[in-house]
Amino acid sequence: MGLDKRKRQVLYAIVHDYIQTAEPVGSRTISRRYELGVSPATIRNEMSDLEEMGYLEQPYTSAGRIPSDRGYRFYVDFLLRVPSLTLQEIELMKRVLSLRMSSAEEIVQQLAKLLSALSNYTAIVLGPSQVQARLRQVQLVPVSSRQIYLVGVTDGGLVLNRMVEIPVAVEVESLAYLQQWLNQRLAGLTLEQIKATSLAELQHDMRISIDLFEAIVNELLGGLKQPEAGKVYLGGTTNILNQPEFHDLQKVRTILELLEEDALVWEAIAQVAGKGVSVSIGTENPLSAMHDCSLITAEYQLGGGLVGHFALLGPTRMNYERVLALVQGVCDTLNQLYGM
Amino acid sequence: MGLDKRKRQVLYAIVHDYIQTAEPVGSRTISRRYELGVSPATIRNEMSDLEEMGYLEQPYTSAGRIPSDRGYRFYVDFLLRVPSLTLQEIELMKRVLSLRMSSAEEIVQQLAKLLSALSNYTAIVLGPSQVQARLRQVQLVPVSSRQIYLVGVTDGGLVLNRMVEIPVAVEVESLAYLQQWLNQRLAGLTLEQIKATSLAELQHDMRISIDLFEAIVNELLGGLKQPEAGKVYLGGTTNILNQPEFHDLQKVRTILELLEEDALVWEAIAQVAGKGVSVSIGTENPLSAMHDCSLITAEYQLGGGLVGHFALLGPTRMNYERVLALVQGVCDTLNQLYGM
DNA sequence: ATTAGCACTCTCTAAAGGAGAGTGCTAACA
DNA sequence: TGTTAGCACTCTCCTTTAGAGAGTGCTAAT
Repeated sequence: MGLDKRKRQVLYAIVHDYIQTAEPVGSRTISRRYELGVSPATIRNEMSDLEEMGYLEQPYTSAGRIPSDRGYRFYVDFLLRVPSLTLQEIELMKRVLSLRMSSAEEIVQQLAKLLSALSNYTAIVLGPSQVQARLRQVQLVPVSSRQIYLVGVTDGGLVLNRMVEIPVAVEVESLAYLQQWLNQRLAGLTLEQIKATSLAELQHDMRISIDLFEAIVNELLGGLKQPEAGKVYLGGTTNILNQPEFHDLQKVRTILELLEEDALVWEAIAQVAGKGVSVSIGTENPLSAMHDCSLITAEYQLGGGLVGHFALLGPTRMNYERVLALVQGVCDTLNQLYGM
Repeated sequence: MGLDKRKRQVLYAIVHDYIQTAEPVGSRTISRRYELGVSPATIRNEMSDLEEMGYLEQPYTSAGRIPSDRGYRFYVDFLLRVPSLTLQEIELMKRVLSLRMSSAEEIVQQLAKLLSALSNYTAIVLGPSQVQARLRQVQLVPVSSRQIYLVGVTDGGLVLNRMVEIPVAVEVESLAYLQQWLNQRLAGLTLEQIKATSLAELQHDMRISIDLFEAIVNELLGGLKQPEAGKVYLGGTTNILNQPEFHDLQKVRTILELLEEDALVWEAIAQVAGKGVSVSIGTENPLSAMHDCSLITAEYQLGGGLVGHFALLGPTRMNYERVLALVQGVCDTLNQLYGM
């Protein structure tokens, strides 16, 4: 990326200005607002170069320039300076996220609200996957003769529950036995390991091996294996309406309809999310409905092996500096609260 | 409501036409499309009368007429004719709502999707209140030394769960005792009755009355008393974007922001909802954000004492005939599937 | 009581004109 | 050679204007 210092300055100025004003940036504006020590004409030349190199675009002939996706990419990778959060904001995060809540679900819901409120963008939180969590205990609650409510408690003190339909009726005593047996076999394993466990292995040293039990265990095991299937939590959906680029109803519809499709959203985020924080700009996004948007994704950890992803969704013209600071702050806070 | 036959016909024609076209209706249009056997001039006179009586409005001088809230009200109360659903639609309802699902939550979620898909409006379903349900069994699952996961199973086979924080640590054996004791005291009561139960009553014949236990029981009881707090399920939120009256971004924002506030939505619906089906038109709605909207609410029953409300939200110009047919159909279907 | 005829009102759309912002080019300058 | 001032040109956006269209209310005739 051979951009000399002044080109970088100009690019930074344009991206920075455009992020705030949402209006194409002209050479005069830059020379007025940013102290580059050169005249508008010089800046014009630089801009012309930057456009040719693909970092800028012109909405129409003889308008100011706006950053292209590539321009944003360079900005994000090399130019931006992440500010620090205020103490109040950090306090707020700690307060809101601190575990006075009953379940992971509630934390995650709070997280979505918090992120959207602080950023003014739309927050998306993918429910935690629990594959790394260790199962401490299983409890089987009889609901009807053919339904069992499965409650698992993980090492980290988080609860997962699921209704399991069994093929044949079972009595309460047998259930107690089953429960004990499952606990003996599975307690201490991570959910990942449990997923990999086959019935055959369990059966190996099963005392009684009645067919019915087999079927029931199979179902229960299935219940434990299922991932906390793709729940998606949204916060600040309406925030996109504040963005001038979404004053077009058609665009609003596109994105809101997308957000209604949990499965799609999950997919889209899972695809771009990496280990730490990552940024996906405009057409870098897999979904074409998101080609006008940027997605900042990050990994969160709730302790006890609970790991998931969250994201902030905004226009490509989103305030990356601010958002990255926020995301980092939230990750830090969560780590501090629930970290090893 | 002294409206002679022709005035009723004219009013019906105008409402009916406006619901379909969203354009002010003129006298010529009526005489062309509806066979009233009179000339436009006559209709004009009737319209003038109807306007004076408050059933119609003119968006501006010399435009066609549109119904006022009062006009819609009269239409809904006296004029409309609810059509019947097609067999396919009824089949679809049965299929989608039939209980192959594990929990009430899932049924309710399906219900929201179904309603919005069939009506093209926004569906709101309030989670079932369980006050009428009888508690069959309580199970206490230890999570940490100070946290207990409370699982209740109701008569109807539905599960409610909640994390309870207790003031002092308690051992597993004591927990087992507590559980047994709670079951003895509370099983068979409706949640409503449990809510009305005070600790003092329970304590009355409590064998051991150690202070600690007292505190713990208090918390657990509190957990059971909490209502399955106002969960709101939405379907087809973006459907309002299809309505021409919501081509104005400001209005869209107002209503979408409202829909993000579960508590407000719950309140608004609970206020207008009655025993059966009820219609709340425009300014009849308690929330001013809904003054451009109508709300069709109805009660649903999932069996086992589970009762709740659902609603369809659309512009005041919504297709009442269609929507009422749908709502009735859904109620019937649910009754058929889960009825006493 | 109903209807035809007609002038009038109001909105909506398209076209036209002008202001404003910004560019690219050229020529001068350090 | 890089930088800058000057200037003509382009394009959008806003406002104004004019005309078409739809619908009304009134009057007079049936």
